[in-house]
Amino acid sequence: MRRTDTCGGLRSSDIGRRACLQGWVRFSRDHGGVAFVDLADRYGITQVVFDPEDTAEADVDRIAGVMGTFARESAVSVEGIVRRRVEGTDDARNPTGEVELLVTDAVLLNRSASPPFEIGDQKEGVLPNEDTRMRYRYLDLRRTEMVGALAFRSRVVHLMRQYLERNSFLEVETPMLGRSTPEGARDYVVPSRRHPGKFYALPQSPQLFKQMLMVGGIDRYYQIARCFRDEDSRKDRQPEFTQIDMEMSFVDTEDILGTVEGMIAAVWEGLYGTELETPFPRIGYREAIERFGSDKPDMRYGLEFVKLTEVVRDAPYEIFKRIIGAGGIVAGINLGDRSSEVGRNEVDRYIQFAKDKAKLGGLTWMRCEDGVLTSNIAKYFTPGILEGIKQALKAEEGDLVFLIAGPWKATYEGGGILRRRIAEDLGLVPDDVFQFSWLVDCPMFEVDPVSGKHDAFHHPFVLPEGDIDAKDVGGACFDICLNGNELGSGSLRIHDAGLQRAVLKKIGMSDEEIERDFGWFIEALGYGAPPHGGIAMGVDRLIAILLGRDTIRDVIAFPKNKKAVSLLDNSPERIDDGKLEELQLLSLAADGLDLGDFDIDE
RNA sequence: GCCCUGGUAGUGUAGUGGCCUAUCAUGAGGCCCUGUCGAGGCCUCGACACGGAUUCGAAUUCCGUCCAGGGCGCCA
Repeated sequence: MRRTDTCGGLRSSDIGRRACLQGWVRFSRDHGGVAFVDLADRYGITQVVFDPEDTAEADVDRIAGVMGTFARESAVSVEGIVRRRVEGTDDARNPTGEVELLVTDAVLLNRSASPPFEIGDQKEGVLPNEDTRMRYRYLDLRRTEMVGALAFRSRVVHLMRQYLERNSFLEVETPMLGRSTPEGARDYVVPSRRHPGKFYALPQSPQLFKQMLMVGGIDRYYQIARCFRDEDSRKDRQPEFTQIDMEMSFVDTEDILGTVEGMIAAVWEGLYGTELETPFPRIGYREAIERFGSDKPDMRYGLEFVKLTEVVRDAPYEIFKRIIGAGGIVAGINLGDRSSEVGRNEVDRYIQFAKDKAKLGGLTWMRCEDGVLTSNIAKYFTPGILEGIKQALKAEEGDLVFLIAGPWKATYEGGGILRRRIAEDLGLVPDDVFQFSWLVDCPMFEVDPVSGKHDAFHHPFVLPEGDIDAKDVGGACFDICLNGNELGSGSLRIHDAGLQRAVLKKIGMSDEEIERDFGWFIEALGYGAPPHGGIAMGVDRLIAILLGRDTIRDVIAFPKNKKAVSLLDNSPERIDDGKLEELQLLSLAADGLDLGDFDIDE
């Protein structure tokens, strides 16, 4: 018997013909005579029925015997006639629910052990702990939700490729075995047998290689690129993850943003058949921080901050005076018509949250009552200043406002955490809105307030917009955000060798280090590197957000857990001494290793 | 490295010092059942993560370890 149809394919138009289905036994129901099997594969579920009254007498015992061996989740093959279900037993929830397959022959292909958790879709779906799902990921993948996520992901990536190919992009694979670079995340490292003591590093991103492709004249490149970063994971961060990586020559920022918007709109059209509004809103870095308290602003709801520093500058309130005197800011947020839902107890909870989770020094609140702002500290403000705050925040009767104060960045970012919390508590965050946006006008460097050390705000290959020695020099870089998540970032790149050297020097590298780590790269720029730029976006994150999943693990077939362990194959694992020997490696982490006088610090 | 939350049959849970040789559901095994679809009925099986402490008595309190998740740091 060979499969003629999938378990999701049969319809009433197939009634009367023979079919052979192969799949997994999801549920079975034996009524003591007539027996049903819900046969499942990734396409759907079809009801298979064994009915002794409609079965040739010679076959009854044999088929009944075989079907008796159909344990849950076993792989089976059934052959039979497609027939209409008896009157009144259609299943409207199932696309195949008008028909059933009357068995004329059945074979057990491979019996399944009892599954460790429920695989079928159930009304009150109870999923096991995630580690159980991970250990038996191949069973977890049989679940409709997981199949759906993988299919959706495949579709998205396919649509991206279609768009990019249509627009003259070339997909080029870049090496997995490369050179460890000093900046950035920790590398995953691969020892070289042929060069004992030397190591490759797995790419954190194909950054340098895609720039080399531009030098090489591949003026439009893309890749579904696997990237590796040996850092602690989060629900949206895995040690290995996938980016849609792009790079273009002879372009300006608008070309890149427009291309990405076109690509995402094309994906949207293919996915949902609707038009996605482009261009996406653009917001400057400073403005994003000051309005939304985040460099990845969630614009699906209001609750924006308003700067109050000037309004309260002369208020005789010691805390604000001290903060403003030290160059800090004061800003406010108005809960507006939802204010009545936040009572005094909730206010106290937010004050606690602000201190504990948002790392704010404190949180000031005021409520608009009888036309004036009142609170426990209102007495420290003059009526004129209170009126100024009220007007700046557009506070109306009953409105609750929160005031935050402190150093510019930390305070706004803390406020952003608070803002999100309030929005979630008040149910202001719509889960069916997908708001893309661009964050632009970022600084080139981030200066450590203590050491004065310069760090690249994005990375040191971003084209500076001006004199790199000037204070607050900008970089030609941009982030794409979706619903408060950073999806990816891109930039125009430096294509001048001298400038590249100068930027690397600015972030603290010596001439020797620059030569050793990036000499080859800078040399390449010297051979007519074209002006170029590009972007990389996290595919896992995009898919997870679009599907409303809480973690990217749910859209990755075989993810690793929080400790970067694969519960399925139990990696990482020690390797044989023989292999270590061949690589001329010595493991200091091995059990019971006698280090003798060997000092590991030297 | 740090902080928080959790760990009870295969799975999901109840359980706040004695009502616990631990609840319920699901599952698995057995029997019954000819139109169900998470079929149903009856019976059976099966668990307190590990180590220590407190106590007359610990699933329950405390300490440590391990495991899982969320977060901080980290992630140019």
